[in-house]
Amino acid sequence: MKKGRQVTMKEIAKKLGVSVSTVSRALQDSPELHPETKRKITEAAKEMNYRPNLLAQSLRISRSKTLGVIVPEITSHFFASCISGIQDTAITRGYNVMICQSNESITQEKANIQTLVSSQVDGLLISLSRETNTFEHLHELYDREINFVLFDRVEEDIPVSKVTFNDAGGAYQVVKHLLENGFRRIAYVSGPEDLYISKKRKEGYLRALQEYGVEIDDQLIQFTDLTLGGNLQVAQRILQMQPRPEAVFCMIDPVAVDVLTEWKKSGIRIPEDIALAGFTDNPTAAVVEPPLTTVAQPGYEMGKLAVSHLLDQLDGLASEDPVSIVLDTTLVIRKSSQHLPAKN
Amino acid sequence: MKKGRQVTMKEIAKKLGVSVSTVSRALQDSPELHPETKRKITEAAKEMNYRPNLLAQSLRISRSKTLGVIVPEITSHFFASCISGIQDTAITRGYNVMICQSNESITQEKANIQTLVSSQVDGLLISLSRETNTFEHLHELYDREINFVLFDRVEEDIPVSKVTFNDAGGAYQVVKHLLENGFRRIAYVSGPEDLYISKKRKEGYLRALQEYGVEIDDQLIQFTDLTLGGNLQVAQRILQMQPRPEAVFCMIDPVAVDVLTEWKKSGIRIPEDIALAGFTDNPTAAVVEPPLTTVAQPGYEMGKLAVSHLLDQLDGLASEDPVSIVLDTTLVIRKSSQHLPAKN
DNA sequence: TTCGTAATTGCAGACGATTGCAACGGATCA
DNA sequence: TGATCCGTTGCAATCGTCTGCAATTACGAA
Repeated sequence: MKKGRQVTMKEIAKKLGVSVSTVSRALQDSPELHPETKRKITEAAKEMNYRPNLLAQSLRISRSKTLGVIVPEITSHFFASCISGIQDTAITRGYNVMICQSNESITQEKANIQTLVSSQVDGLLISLSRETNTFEHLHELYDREINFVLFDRVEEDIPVSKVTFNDAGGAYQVVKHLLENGFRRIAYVSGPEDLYISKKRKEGYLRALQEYGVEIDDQLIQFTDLTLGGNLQVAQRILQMQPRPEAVFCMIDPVAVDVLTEWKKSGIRIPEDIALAGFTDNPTAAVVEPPLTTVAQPGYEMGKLAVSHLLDQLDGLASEDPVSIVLDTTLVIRKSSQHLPAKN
Repeated sequence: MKKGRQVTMKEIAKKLGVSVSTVSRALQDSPELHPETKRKITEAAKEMNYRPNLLAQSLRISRSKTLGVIVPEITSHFFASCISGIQDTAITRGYNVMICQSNESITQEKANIQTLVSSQVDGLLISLSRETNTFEHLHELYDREINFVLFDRVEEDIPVSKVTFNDAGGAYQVVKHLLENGFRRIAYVSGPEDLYISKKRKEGYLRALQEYGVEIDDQLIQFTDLTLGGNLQVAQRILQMQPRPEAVFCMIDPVAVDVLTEWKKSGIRIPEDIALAGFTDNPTAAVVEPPLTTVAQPGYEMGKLAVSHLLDQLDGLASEDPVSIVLDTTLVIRKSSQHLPAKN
């Protein structure tokens, strides 16, 4: 190593007394070069440990071979799984990934978009923050003809491809399961009302109830701001309801886990006194006592699919028209929702 | 938008009939420009939604303002926390982050390094894979004078800065806690022997025993390959030991959770029949039944510290000499380790 | 011997932004 | 009137890589 960091073509060229363009062609295995020259150059390149400068290449071809990802928070197991799927797939297709987290803030989300666009990513994968209820920043991306795909937390009115779970279907599955187990008075603990998943899962909840001829009781739909405090309040509120619900379906597992913990402190037995179910199948769901019935949504698969679609678009393998990919969820039945003695 | 993606200085220059260099100077608020010209240019830039091309800037100044991060797996809550800390800190200091996962494979780890170096990252933050037991690739990085910092899973013989937890200290804390609770026959469930943390935590385990005058029994040190199957085998092996250990300290929480689940299936009561403790303070540790005593290691803080140190190095704020930062862990006492009736 | 042709290689310009230096015009001063 | 200086702007080179085209060489054919 002389001084700087990386060996460049210029240095190889100087050492061998050829021009830079010859070096470039040799390293690309161009057929119009003399085999002997090519050999010498590739040998010298290996010996000098030459690595192409991706920055320069990107600048030249106006493609960075890098994708940007924005998720609400990396530490959520679900989003971490998505990222993992994105990463693995992107790498095998020759793309790098820059990851940002919005920390559930729309301001941060906008800033992340700016950064990634300035960094010349070839495309973006975005899952919206909880705060995001205006969408100009996405429309602007669209107007600037920047490729992006929305996943999980999407906004339906943007004409781009989206990958989501069948949230309504998943909620329907789990509520139907509760109904089949004989529960009738079933509460739904929702997150903030304008969240995409709050709405979708409520749809499924309502559909299942209707199908079973159970009358909708608005009092049975409770809201939490998804903080620990909010979750505990809801837990207490439900206990005090008259008559008390027989089963509760929480919009996401963390809420269910908080509720479960709080109830256990109050001496409530699950599922004997109240049955409980969640959504997401977080790792915690399997290990709480009793294990939590929930709806599994494979994040890794979602990430894979979202990035595959984006790359197909970029590489011209997919049609320009936006598509909406909907992934199926899987009902995971555990003890927390079983009428005892259990049917199976 | 005409055709391409981004507005460039050239387009602003053409529109206003000035040269590109003038545009450049205007956007840098250079004092040697006519105020009126400057105004016109900044106005046009805003109107045309100009964003500097970071790729071009990076190429010019030979600094990408991007860092590379390599972790064994993103979906681990601990590493996700590290990444979160790294990300947040890097952004506030004007750096972007590219994240890769080695999936615990040394081959992948080497490939990640290559990719990131080719991408001209200004520095690297690396946590080694489980498989990594040779270190030429790190020595090569060092020889090429590429800045990097190791964190959590480190190799001590590389002369670069490292950020670790006081693993031996944490293990000492928890084993001492078990000893104070009256347990004497304490087993240690270790991961593969050549892992850094396996060794360090064993050190702490042994030190605590010695301090309390408890004789070391090699049979009490059991190994798992950290797979579910391996963990369950160890769980059974411990139950069959004669005499049976009174308490078990598992190297990481996931092992402890698997062991706990398996024991509960066998009708073993925790902590009445055997006490149990883990290490890491994963989210699952708090919600299992009984809640798991463990050692908390703040990943977010570790990420923050590691990246701060790397950036200080890059910006010339830190000395060139490698330092070793050791973070303290916190003992988290929960029910799984309490002698009943509990002292407190 | 001369011309044509193919095989090799180099030159120069481009990607987008930055910057030292030169150039230009106008104004001031002698 | 001429010299000088300052304010303002443009030219050209640079970062590392790629590529269309031109240039060079050698070789065989006529």
